[in-house]
Amino acid sequence: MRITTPRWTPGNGADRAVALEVLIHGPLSRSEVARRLDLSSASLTRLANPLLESGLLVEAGEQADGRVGRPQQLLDIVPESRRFIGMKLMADEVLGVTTDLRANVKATETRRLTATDPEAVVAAIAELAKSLARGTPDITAIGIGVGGLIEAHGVVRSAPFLKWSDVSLGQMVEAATGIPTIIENDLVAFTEYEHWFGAGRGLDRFAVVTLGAGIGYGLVIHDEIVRNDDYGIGLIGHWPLDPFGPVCSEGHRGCAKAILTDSAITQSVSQALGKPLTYKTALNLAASGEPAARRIVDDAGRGLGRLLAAIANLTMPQTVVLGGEGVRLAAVASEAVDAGLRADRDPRTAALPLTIRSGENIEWCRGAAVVAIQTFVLGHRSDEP
Amino acid sequence: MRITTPRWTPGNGADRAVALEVLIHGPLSRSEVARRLDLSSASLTRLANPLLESGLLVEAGEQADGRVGRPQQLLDIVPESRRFIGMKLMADEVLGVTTDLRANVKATETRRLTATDPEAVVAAIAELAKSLARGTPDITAIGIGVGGLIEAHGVVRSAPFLKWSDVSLGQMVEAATGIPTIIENDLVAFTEYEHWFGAGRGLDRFAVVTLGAGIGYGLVIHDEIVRNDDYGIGLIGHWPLDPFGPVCSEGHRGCAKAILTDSAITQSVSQALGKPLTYKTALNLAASGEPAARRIVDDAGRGLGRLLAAIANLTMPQTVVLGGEGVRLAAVASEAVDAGLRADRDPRTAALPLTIRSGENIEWCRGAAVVAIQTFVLGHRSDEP
DNA sequence: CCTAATTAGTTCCGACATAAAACTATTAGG
DNA sequence: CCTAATAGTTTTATGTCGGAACTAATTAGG
Repeated sequence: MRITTPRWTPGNGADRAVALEVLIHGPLSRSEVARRLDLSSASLTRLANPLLESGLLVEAGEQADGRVGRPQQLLDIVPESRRFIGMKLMADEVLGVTTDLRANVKATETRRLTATDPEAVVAAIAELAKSLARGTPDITAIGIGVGGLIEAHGVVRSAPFLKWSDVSLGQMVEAATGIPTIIENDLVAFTEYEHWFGAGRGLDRFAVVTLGAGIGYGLVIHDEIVRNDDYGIGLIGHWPLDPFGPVCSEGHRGCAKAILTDSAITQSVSQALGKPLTYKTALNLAASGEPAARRIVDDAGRGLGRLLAAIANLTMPQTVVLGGEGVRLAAVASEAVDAGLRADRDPRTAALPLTIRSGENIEWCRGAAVVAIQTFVLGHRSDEP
Repeated sequence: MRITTPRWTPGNGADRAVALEVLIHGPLSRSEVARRLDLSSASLTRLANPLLESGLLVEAGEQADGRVGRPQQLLDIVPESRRFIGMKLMADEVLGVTTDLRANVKATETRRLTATDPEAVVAAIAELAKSLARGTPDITAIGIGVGGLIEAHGVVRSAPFLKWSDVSLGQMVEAATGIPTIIENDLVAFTEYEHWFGAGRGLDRFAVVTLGAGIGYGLVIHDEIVRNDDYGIGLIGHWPLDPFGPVCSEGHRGCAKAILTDSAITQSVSQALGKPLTYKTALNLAASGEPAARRIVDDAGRGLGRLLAAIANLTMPQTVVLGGEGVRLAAVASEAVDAGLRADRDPRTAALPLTIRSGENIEWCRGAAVVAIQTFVLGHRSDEP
């Protein structure tokens, strides 16, 4: 039995477009929405009223700008009207959050995984979902981000970090929780958060790069995420960044994995200083000026800059968002990042604005929640067009 | 005074969508068009009839497949119903073609440029247009591809090869010829040909790389060309491809310009063999197995492969089209191209289909004609949304 | 304080595009 | 020849849209 996602708006298209515009672009007046959607003001009256009556939209005060004429009545959604769960599935734990319609995090919880077989993981997910659902209004949908190849209908084709292949995770979680569940690649989820509610909101083109155990990449062009069948394999992990850099486990010299990942940096600095260190300590040493750590971290920063230059040259993004648990590298080595970025770009090109995220793990969960929100709001699962 | 482009279809949107679908995707039955555009068969009857009456569409026979049921009546446009001119503006000559509505080339002519000041160039363009227009039906519009930064309204902001900046080329040509004229970046034009009538027809994502005096790059994602304000500067000319390669004029070691351009290859082979050669001879020597030429050309091929890998990794294209006057490199060094492509891609990714064009200069003109066709068919200039 | 100008939003109504339903047309296959 | 299947047309009802005329609420300026 398939648990179906409830639909947001009753209508066909235009009313949904109005609701979507207000959801994503915040409180907007009817006239502003009309302009954005290329509709008449008459149409906006017609479309907004049922949405107001249904309680999805509210009038949220007046626009207090000093222009002449009747002031605008701002329309806004009621973000609290719906709750979603977003989860990030990792090798040894599941992290979950509840959010509202705008992906604002309301609560956070985790469950450790004692085993990685699908049944045990689903049990942990269901328990976490049940616990998160306590004390909040009904959960509309669950989104789960998984690193790996995700197929339509919630099937995990391949997730090496769990040693999974062809697991119907979506169906299993729906069966265990009774709540509609969307499974999505973790980077797609992260990118969709930025797309709808983050640094990419309202932009036509942007890219996402995450640093951590691996190097992640996401791309939105023409206001739509770019993906192919290979998405989730790891497109840029073995990107060559430094012809004289260290060698990765698969024999690539100076590839992204060999110089940009947490473990690569930690290992290089530990080796240089002759003692085991954590990633955090390695970056602290570099920040405080320890020469060997500084050099290794700067090399990594330069590599990151060159990766960003490649992305900028080939995809022409309006901004790039940097995230992931290892993102502090971008701050500690920001000058090296800039240097690498400039080295591989034409000096006449416009500067590339960067947005640096905190690197906290709940950012992945928020992304997963956005995938659930999108499914609900758009009326169809993102993997089923 | 502004010369306006005539409009293709009288209607508002749906009829244009039908005409466009038939133009691009060849003869289609009403039912097929209805499926593609998500319309009812009733709507298709309604929409197709005026287009048939206006002479833009014709019924082009029946679909002779052995299925049960009434056979499909194929709709097709009459490509001969309109003529366009496409031109490629080069440093010392202008190359022009006439085409039909599907960008099939009907005639070709050139004019040498004796000077590069705008007035002299416009005079040559007008003369060429007049000559091309003789003996064909009325020209609907002219498209001109120019290497450099092109602004809206036919203004060439910067075209170094002519030493131009801020030239209102479109207006000048319209004034001289009386024919609506569209100015576009040459790579955008080349890419739009592939998009509508070439290897990218019907695809969601593809890239274009041209080899020659410079290295060109074009990208279509989600069925729309990707461009930003910097488009035309040369995004990938100084891309680093070989850390041990030769140095370009601006001091980059092993950049695309230093190893992939015609002149770089010609120069390297000439130097290695101690005698001046042409590009063609250099490639011939490599093809016939001359060791030094073979090595240089293979290095270039490997560099090209790595460039293609970068594009594939970051933009996930369904195919890449290779063109430009130096494109024979891709054929002569095809094994090296494959090797470079494999080296920088995850082995699990699907193979990247390549389309290799002939490299003739009229391919650029055909692209320029497509820009004119698009302006006419879509009812607005591509640079004026 | 009063009026004109301006902008926001509503109501009413006609224009038009759409699809559903019932129809005709043309084929394959028994 | 009859039936099923598919293509395409005609008729008609529905619903969405925007234009026009309206009300509402404000500022600017005398």
